[in-house]
Amino acid sequence: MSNQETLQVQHKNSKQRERIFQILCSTDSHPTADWVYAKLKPEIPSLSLGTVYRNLRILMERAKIRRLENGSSFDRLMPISMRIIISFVNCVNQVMDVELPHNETLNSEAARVTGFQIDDHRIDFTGICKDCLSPS
Amino acid sequence: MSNQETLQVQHKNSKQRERIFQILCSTDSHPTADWVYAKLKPEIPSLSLGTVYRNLRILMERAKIRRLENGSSFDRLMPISMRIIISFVNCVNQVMDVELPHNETLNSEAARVTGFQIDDHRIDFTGICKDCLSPS
DNA sequence: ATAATTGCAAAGGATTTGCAATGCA
DNA sequence: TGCATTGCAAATCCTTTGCAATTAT
Repeated sequence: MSNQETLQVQHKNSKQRERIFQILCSTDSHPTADWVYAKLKPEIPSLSLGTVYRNLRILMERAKIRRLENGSSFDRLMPISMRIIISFVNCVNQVMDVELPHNETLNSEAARVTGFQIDDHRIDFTGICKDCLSPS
Repeated sequence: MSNQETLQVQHKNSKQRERIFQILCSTDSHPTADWVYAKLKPEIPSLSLGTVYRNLRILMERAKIRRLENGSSFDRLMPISMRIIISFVNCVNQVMDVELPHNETLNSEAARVTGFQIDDHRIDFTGICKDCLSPS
């Protein structure tokens, strides 16, 4: 009936989860959980923040989205399909994507040095943005 | 008397802050705030966790230490002088340094693409460690 | 009917902060 | 003495969770 190893959980459709995922796919701003909640609240007035977090977790478990801890106090989210955007520049008041070509060499280098099987990487740059360099 | 731009704060010696910094310098395990607290508590029984956090913040402001958000719920800390160790492999149950030679090319690439002044970067690898690949 | 999902509110964990007491300069 | 620093506890912030009601299959 049920798998010996992993208890199979049946998935049910949920409007909330579906819309949360769609919203994450519709932006490349890597929004926070709270932003997703605020965005969806007018459309689904009954929506609660707990539901958003619960569904984000489910979407992560099902490998639909990725969560980034980027130094601010909020985690940021993006669909798993956004593969190229895995790099950031962090300035005091700006976070920006860096679209560098994916560098597979880094992965094999790290694999060699550590003995790990390396799946992916993410590069966080720190620096100063144009606005901070020359304030208007 | 005081600077127009930034109010000059005078630094006073504090045994607590001094020891916190020394402890961070004495290990390359990038410990958490709580670990630092536990390490120091026997030596300074009056020490409180709030003081640890306050001093970590001060040490960061004074560019003595760096804080890493590495995906776990704890931030991890290291002295600013540890420059080469800016890369990690994250597995489910292990965090490991990756001692890759510093790659300045990445910085200039990112600077070119973004227009930011790039100061530094950090690479987070994700993968599977040896223990997880072949459990004993 | 069964079990996943929801909303709500309360709990959780890491970090910050207000305040009176302490200690360095 | 003046003001940074401390310890304590309460507060804060983001996130998770327990539970009864709802909803999808």
